[in-house]
Amino acid sequence: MDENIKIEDVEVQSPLSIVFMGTPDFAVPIVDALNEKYPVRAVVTQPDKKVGRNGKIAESPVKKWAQDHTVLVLQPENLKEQYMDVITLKPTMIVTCAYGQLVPRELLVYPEYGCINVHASLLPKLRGGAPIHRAILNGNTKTGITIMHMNPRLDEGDIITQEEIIIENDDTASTLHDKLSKLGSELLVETIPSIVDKTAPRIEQDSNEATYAFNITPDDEKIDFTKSCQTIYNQIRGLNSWPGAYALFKGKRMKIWGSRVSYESYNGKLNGQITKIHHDGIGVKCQNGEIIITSLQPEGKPKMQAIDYYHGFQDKEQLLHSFFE
RNA sequence: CGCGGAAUGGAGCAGUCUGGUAGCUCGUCGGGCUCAUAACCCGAAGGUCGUUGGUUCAAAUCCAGCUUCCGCAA
Repeated sequence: MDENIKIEDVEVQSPLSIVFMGTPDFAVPIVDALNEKYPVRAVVTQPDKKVGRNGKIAESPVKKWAQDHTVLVLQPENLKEQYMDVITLKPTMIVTCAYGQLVPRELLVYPEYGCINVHASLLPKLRGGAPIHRAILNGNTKTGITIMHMNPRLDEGDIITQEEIIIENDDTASTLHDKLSKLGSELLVETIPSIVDKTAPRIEQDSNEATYAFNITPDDEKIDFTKSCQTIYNQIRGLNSWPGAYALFKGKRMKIWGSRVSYESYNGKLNGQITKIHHDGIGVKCQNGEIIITSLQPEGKPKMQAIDYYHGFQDKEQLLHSFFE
């Protein structure tokens, strides 16, 4: 028994030559956990791009991780045309997680143990680029991690294993992101042995059940106060800490970072109008109650408590008649 | 050189245009009222106004440089 395990361990580890493909923060704990047990030969990540105010160049979090661990970094502009560099490494397994480019067919068929993807939803639900945000925006109460084989179509490959996680009512995209990232790294490491010894299941996705998690667009960020307070609450936490929900206030953009709901009705008020100042925030009328903004950020200012914003206001009487739109 | 906003006691702001040693809403500390308070009343502490230099009798305020923070765009 013991001997068998030892033999398997040797066989599990030695033939694996893993190339990891990923880009954002979400992928860092994944590649890190993977690398602990199964050394990663190289990472493939999105090219450095200009970002921020002064055209500064930003390196992807996965690239930074790789540099810290002296792992080879590849940054093809277009993987579809530049996949030969990966083939040269003779990977026996490719693991991807939020890489940002489709993996071409030529690579999908190359590794002996296949191309494995870690996706932050319970596929076939929430296929696409923003599964964490969309899960909260949709008001879902559970989501999870899927480990899957890849095929040429995005997030449509056969499922190997899944694990559920509860979305708490006070989870934000940020907290859920961290939970899923951790869960994903654990599940991946647990699953790899069964992939290597070819006992891993392949469960075809039921495309009739599929839903899609499209990337967040500016339209998703603007708050509509004719909607229900629960919807707005989900929007605010679902876009925290990136990119943030916003409303227009006095003609300027006001990011809303934190809120709570209240079902108190204010009959004389219109949607978007300030209802009252609470001890912890500013109430705003919406469809079926009020959304109490607890944390916000005016243009050009740092994030602050809504109540502090109120304290700094000169004409507090006039504020009570103001609108968010 | 992508566009723009900002730096003033612990927090959020006003004052800057029209130079004359700083004010508001809170918080903190002390005292009072109250069964009680995220309520009210009285009092106190706390700031070399981001930094460097310039103009001036005098600079938070005008001029120049620097640093840091942030919104948009990509």
